[in-house]
Amino acid sequence: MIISDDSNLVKRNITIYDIAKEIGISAATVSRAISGRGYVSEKNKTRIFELVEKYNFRPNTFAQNLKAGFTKTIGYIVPHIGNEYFAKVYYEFEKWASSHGYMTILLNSKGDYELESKLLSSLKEKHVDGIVMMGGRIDAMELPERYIKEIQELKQIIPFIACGAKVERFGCTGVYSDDEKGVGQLLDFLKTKGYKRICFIGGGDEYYPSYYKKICSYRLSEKLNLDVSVRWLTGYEVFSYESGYESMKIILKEESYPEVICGINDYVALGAVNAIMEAGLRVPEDIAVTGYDNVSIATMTPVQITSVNPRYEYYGKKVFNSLQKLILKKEVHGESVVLVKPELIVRNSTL
Amino acid sequence: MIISDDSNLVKRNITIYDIAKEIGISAATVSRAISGRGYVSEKNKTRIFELVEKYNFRPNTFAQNLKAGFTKTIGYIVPHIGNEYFAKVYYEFEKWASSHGYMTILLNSKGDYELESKLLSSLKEKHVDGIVMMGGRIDAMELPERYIKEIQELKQIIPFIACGAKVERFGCTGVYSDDEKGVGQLLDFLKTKGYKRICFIGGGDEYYPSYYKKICSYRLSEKLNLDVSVRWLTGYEVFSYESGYESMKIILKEESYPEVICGINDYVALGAVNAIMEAGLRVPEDIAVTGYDNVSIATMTPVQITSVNPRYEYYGKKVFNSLQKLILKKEVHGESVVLVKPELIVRNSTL
DNA sequence: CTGAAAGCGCTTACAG
DNA sequence: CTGAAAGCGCTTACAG
Repeated sequence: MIISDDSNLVKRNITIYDIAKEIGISAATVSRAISGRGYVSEKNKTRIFELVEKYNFRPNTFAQNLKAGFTKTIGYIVPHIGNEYFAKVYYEFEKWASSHGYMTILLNSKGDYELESKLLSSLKEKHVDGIVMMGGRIDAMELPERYIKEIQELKQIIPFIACGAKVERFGCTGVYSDDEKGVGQLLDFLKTKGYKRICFIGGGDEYYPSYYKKICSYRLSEKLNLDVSVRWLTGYEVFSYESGYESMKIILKEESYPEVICGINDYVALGAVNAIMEAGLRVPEDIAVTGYDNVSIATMTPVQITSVNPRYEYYGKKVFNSLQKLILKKEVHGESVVLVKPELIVRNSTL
Repeated sequence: MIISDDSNLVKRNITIYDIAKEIGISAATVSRAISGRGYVSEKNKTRIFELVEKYNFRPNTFAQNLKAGFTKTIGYIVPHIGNEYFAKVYYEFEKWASSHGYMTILLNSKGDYELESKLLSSLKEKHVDGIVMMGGRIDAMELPERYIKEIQELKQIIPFIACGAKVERFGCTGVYSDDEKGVGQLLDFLKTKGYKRICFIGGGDEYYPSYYKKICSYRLSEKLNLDVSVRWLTGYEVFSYESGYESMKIILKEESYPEVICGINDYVALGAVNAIMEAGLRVPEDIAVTGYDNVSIATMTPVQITSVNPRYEYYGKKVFNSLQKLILKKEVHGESVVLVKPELIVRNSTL
């Protein structure tokens, strides 16, 4: 069924003045009634709300913003929202943001720092009340000075939250999953199960998160008396299924292999699982595998993957709360880092 | 290293007036220089741009909007951005939108129609230039009249694009993947390979997209002389991995089973693959499997899944183009439906 | 309880 | 080439 329009033209939006005029009162009174601030006689109130209803009137947020000096809009930059990790944090963030009256502009930087800069400055033009940045330059180990500086300058002007390991170098407030705890939980668990020879795969030293996990696992291995090694594969997109698959194939060709393969994330872990099964070996009986991030594919496999859950709901909430604190205080603190404690989820890819 | 702030307070944003005052000219001239419209002497131009540079000045978009009457902002509602299908279309859409100067507000409705209504009205308040809606009520077979009406009213006021099968009932412009063609390509291919007994799993008649695929496959089966059946499982979240897995288990218990299982999407297909392999059967030798949507997990499995690719890049672009057309024309057409032709991707889950 | 007026930051005919 | 002025739609002291 096709619904025909009254007219084919977009109607001009009606304003507070149109309503005032129709009733024969001032716009100020209408504004007071709608905002709920200030006195309005019951009689006028009902007449006003009748018309609001009739025209389905909504005050123009931009005009309000112009007066109020804030926009109730937040900018959120990720490399690629198709990455489930980013999507899950965003989802939780947005839930809080919109329930608090904020709209979130979601931007994809494709991991391109120049594009990131453009997006950042367009957010500044939009006068968003705050900015969240996850991944992209935040995660890069080596970074031209100007990219760091850009954020240092921006965060003086706009409340800014960076989500990534070691964001202290940007001098801004950070919220991130506590990788040290996550790796710790993982290794503690593996030790309990009697595993000793453990190998991390699928990361790269160019990226802070995987570099940091590596450092943590080395440090912990001494304490726990484990034999931890790290094997990053180059030439592939690290963090990918293929990276895990190919890394595993190489490892399987060697004379002896570790008891546990720890994928830097669940995609990598899944790649490893498939390579192991293809080789005619069993998970976890012959080789155990763990993932990280607890993304949906961790359970969509023949052997469900033990993983570390960042607790997305809490994480997203923390990001929003931290940002809102900056916004409300109208202050830029810029130093505190909030770490979100993850939880280990044991499944049957380990004994 | 911690970078200390000059001041701990957010600086007041400087305006066109501050710049004008510092040089000793009028704000009008500054505006003209920055917008590039109207004449400005070279001398003033350079002085103005020096200060723009110095203060990193960006005009307040909201003030511009208020004058211009548009916001260069688009609202985009999906049930859950963690769903890779939605994320992929959004990603492509956003690419085009932001390269054309539009910011996109991404909202998750969680499939809750009441929340959807709230989000819709908040977008209206924001005076977004256009709205895109994918999934949610758009996909529902049975829908209380008021939910349909709401969209019919909204699209008179704001350019509106609905993405879903059979959106004609909302009387608005639609952009959607051509499921008839997709199912057609799939069945044609299966026939070519000599398959005859085919079963669709993992959908539900409550959802237009799967209902429509069902209708199409029945219609085509007659033409192609195939034996097509449809087995929706209830009690599970349809469209999920579990739904595919459980459906397959039930089918495998029966005395004879089909030659091909067509999952309504790739998650369902993957569930079926795993159930088949668990039963000690081989894919595709014993049973072939196909998916739909060509999501990343289709290739992250031991047996890569033949799937139908909606061609996300083209799809997202089409959505943006259609919306932009509505915005620029300042007209509401509200009837045309653009179908995006998908492509079959053959992998080794079929012969 | 109400209205006139100023102001948020920008743009744009208009007059010079 | 430039500036004064009006206006986008709203809010909010202020005076009544």
